[in-house]
Amino acid sequence: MPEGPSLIIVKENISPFIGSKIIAAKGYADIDFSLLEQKKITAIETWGKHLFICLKDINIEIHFRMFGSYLINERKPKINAKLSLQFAKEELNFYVVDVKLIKDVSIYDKEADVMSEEWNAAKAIKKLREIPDVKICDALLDQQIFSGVGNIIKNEVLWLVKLHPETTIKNIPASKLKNLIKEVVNYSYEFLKYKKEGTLSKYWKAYNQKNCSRCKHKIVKLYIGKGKRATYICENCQKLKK
DNA sequence: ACCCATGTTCAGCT
DNA sequence: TAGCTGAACATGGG
Repeated sequence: MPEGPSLIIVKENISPFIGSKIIAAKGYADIDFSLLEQKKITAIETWGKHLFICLKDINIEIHFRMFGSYLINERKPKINAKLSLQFAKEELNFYVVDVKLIKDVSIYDKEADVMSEEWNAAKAIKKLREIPDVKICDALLDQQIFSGVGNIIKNEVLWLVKLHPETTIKNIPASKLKNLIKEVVNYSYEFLKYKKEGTLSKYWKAYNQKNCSRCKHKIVKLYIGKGKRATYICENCQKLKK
């Protein structure tokens, strides 16, 4: 479910609720549900992997983490909703998500969101240059720099630009870094397109793959970087250069 | 049945 | 104190 492009789909799917009034709000989220009741949804927004359901004076922030899901006018038979919004005739249910109420959505910098029209590539490069010793695999997952990028996008983009995940930022030439950032955004939109088609996994070049489609070399799976996340590389195409 | 996963935070340790 | 590790969250697919 996660990664930025998937959140764009969520936003599109629940946008028809803009203008609808919440009649009742319930669930096991640790929030004051009464703050949501009798309020109209004014906007649906996203920031990276975060979803915002905006109301007058208050916003619901939802993060799907690894296993989060949602249903429109349907309920899961076995598990309770963390948050359930009841409208006159419809309902919106969220499962296994983090829910928070926040006053102001603008604390999130849209210029750091790879799926935003306000995405600012120059700003991302500036942030990267400030952390020269950080490995690129970790920087790509840094939500303050690349909000919305997850482990799949990380793996695919590193393969596309033939960069070893453990390359430190200071060892990446300017032109390569620029290209990398371009590919992050480009692949994220490809991800969105494929996800909508239901064909995402068909287009993976590194993530979960056995062989490199460029050179036929074996793809290896490593657990590297700060979070020891699964990282797939072609050792032939993505050699570590100092 | 078992293992793994598109994520993140936090407790507890060195 | 900083940095690392593992747990926790809890579901679903292969």
